[in-house]
Amino acid sequence: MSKPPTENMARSTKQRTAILELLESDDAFRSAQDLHAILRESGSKIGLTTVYRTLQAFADAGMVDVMRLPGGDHLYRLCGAEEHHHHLVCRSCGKTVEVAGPTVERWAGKVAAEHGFTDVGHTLELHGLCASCSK
Amino acid sequence: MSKPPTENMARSTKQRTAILELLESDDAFRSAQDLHAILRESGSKIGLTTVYRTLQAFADAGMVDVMRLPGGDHLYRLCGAEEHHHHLVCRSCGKTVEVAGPTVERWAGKVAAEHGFTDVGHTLELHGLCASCSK
DNA sequence: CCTAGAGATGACAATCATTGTCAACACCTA
DNA sequence: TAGGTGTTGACAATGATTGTCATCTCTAGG
Ligand SMILES: [Zn+2]
Ligand SMILES: [Zn+2]
Ligand SMILES: [Zn+2]
Ligand SMILES: [Zn+2]
Repeated sequence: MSKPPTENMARSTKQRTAILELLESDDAFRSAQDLHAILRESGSKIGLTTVYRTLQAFADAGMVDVMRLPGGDHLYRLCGAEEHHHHLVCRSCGKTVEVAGPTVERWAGKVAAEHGFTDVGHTLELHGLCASCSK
Repeated sequence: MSKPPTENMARSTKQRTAILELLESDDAFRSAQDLHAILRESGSKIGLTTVYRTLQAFADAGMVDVMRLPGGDHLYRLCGAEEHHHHLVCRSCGKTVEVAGPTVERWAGKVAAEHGFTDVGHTLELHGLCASCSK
């Protein structure tokens, strides 16, 4: 069902390593363009296209979480848990907490069944102000 | 808090009437481009820009629901209820059911509080196959 | 340690939904 | 009915993402 982590990622390259290390050092969701800019500033000659492709590959492999801004842009973040989960994101500083939603999962299933729907999936994001940004 | 339904909509024009009637006759979510194409096919000379602007105005006024496709496109649908609700959409035929999620709202508030977050909002969509499309 | 060739890269062009512009137009009220 | 103001629509501009393709580089073999 889930793809092997290395599908479409046959080789290990310095570009992929750089992106991965950058992701590991960052807690918040970042756009491909942001990551590209950061890498260039630190001396890398990596291309924007490569950043896009690599992040997509990481996402396909389940290595990163993807979320979409209201504007439609893709944001990426290193994903620890392999299990299904959702995100509580600070809209000010980007701090993100991964949360499981058993209650929601159950509710979703019930609602779907009540209306005769099958094969139901869902998208869910929480966004607010974290403790420090609240002050 | 919520804006008056007519803000940014001072006048009544045949274009707005046409769009509204089209929305009233359709149960599923449609894109601005789809609606524009339909209107043109039925003889209207309405411009694409106008369709975009009008749908946005309707959305701002809370007259229509907006949802985003995975690809990022905006879809619009006439919205009956003024209250907060979510959607259960058939990914095959587009049939849509509006559902309230008191359970989810409560859960969201609790999770947010546990992590010290304030001013928390959320996005939630359910998508599956409706009864007829399931067969 | 070499080498071949599949994979990967990056500069650049192309896509495409959406937004910006602005002159011409059409509501609505006085 | 006339005017000014909100609206419209053709067209250009935007901007993130994707497509292209010649060049480069891993890495498995030899
Ligand atoms: Zn914060
Ligand atoms: Zn879930
Ligand atoms: Zn259906
Ligand atoms: Zn809700």
